[in-house]
Amino acid sequence: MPRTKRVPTIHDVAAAAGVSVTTVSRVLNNKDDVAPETFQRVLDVIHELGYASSLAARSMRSRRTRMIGLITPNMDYPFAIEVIKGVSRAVTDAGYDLIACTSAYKTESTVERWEQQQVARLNGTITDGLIVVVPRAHVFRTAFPLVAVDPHHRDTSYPAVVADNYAGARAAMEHLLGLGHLRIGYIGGRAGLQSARRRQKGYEDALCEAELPIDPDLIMEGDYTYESGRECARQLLTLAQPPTAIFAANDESAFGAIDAARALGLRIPDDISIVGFDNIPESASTVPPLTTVDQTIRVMGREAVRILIDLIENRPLETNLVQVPTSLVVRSSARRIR
Amino acid sequence: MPRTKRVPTIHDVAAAAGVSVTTVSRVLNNKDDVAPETFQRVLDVIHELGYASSLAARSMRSRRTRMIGLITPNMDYPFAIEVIKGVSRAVTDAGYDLIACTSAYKTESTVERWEQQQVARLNGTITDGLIVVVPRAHVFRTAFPLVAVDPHHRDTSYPAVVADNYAGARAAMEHLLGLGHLRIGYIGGRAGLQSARRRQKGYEDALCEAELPIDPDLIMEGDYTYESGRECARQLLTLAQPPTAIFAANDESAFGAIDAARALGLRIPDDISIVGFDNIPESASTVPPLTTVDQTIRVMGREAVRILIDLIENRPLETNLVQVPTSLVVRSSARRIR
DNA sequence: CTGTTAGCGCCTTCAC
DNA sequence: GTGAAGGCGCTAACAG
Repeated sequence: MPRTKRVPTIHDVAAAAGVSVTTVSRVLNNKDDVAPETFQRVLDVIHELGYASSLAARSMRSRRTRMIGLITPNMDYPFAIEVIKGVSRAVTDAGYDLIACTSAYKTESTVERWEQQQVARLNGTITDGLIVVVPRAHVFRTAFPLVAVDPHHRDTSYPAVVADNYAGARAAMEHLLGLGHLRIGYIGGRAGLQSARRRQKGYEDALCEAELPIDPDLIMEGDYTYESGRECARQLLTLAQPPTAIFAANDESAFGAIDAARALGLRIPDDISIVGFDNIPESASTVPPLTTVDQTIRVMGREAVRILIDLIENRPLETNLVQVPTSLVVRSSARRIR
Repeated sequence: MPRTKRVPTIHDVAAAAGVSVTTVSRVLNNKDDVAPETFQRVLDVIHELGYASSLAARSMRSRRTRMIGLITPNMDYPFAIEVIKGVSRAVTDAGYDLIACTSAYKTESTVERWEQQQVARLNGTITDGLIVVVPRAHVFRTAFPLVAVDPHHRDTSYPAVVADNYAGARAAMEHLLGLGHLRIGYIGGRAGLQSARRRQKGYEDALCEAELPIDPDLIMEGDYTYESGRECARQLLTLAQPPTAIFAANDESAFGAIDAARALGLRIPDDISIVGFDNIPESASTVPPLTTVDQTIRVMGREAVRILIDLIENRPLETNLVQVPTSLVVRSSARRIR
């Protein structure tokens, strides 16, 4: 790349068109009080120079930028990707621009501060509103619209979009119970996590309703990772009385559980049934394809955008918590007990 | 959201810490000429207020932002998503921040101008360098580093990362030829597209080398979409002498071709073999799983970042065009001819 | 209809 | 070691 060419500013355009910067600004913002002829001349110069107003400078002065920001600690994991897909489409459909941000320089212990910093950096200057994916913080200090997707906590000061975790877990359990399973293991997420708690409640209530005991030995606390899924499953399957089915509270840990079962020489679903939660794209292509709960992550992204734009455009919010319905996707990782 | 709280500025921090904004700025940028005690006090206030310097304001003044931008017309299609995954990881590993941007307001006829505008908007202010995904333009007017992933054209003024399209197509064809197919249909992308041209060349050269004729009836120009794949396949399969195999130049059109074959009552791979190109995640979970050419899109993203950072940090570039190798992934959509 | 003026929040000289 | 002043590129009053 030649690094010589200076990128043209509004001054260059003004000079070339023989008008003041104000006039150029008016053209840029489609104000109607410019003579058609002047308007066209400025437009021509803009095209000729390949000029576009600097996002930074523009953001500093104008209250509205028509940009929506998305913050995620990482764009390399399935949940975030699915949210981004949904958000991307909804944002452009609404005529806004999207800027999705990640950054380095954060550790497990500093995420909350990192989240707040990202919010402060963007909101009110670059973006008109923000979507935060799986935020840890209860509260964000910002004067501008902000919506969360699947926050860690339940009582947040900001509006949030979540899956109907409870109903999804119930559906998964009813599927397993319907297949005749009586001893069903559970691999959860960290207890601090709202989604994990709701899913576990679904697990327990389903057992209660079926008048089955809740056996603490069958309930493992993992952390939604592949590794924790594998380790928890290993423990469950080596119990004196192992379960005949496992409900893992997310797909990644279900994959780990599948791995652990295999390592113990168990066939899936013949020897052990496994059901997940999330329906990430990968779950369709594992062997066997995973029966799981679809939480339509894209829809969550779309809903977040809808709420955010309502907020930005000052329309009243009907609710602070949108629950997106879940549905069971039956594939081949669970079968009727022999 | 309470929309009352103003987001704190450097002035608020300065006031609260009892120093000047200059001092706060020095702390923010880790300059060493601040008394340790002052430094700490300012830091404390920053945390307490949840302050972070506005990206817009900072971008306007400082030359380096440690942000890398990515521009794509859309984040809701598999190729872009895969690039983003690779880029995201590489960028954070390198200690930079990533901002990925899309916007509405562009049509088929205005993409080139749109691309240029995005570049002008970001580069040199918000971002230190830019990655453009599948750019149409030959040239970008920018004084700052820019790298393309899979550009439309071959001779670009900017460095680019591409897959080894030719070798990939050859591999796909040699697979089909090895399975005994003699009449192989081809569904390409638009002729203006560099990747489409290279893949078609691979198709033709493979036939030549096998001393098979190149039958124009068997060569269809599509546009890499599902619909065009379906339509092209329909035409191929209703030929007087239909092919026994189809090589589609990308996975999406291969999916369309599968659809068309089914609609005609053909079984895959028993009646017709189909091979794709891309190896997007979906291709593993179609029925049957698609035999395709893996162009390791993530690696392309990673390479783009590597080059870009070299450029940003003024290291010399060894080459202007990085070719990422491709490899055939054999699944179940192609079989030996009966 | 158009231009002049005054900042937005920050970083960079240059004083002290 | 610290602060005051100026300006980055742009938009929003206010004049004319």
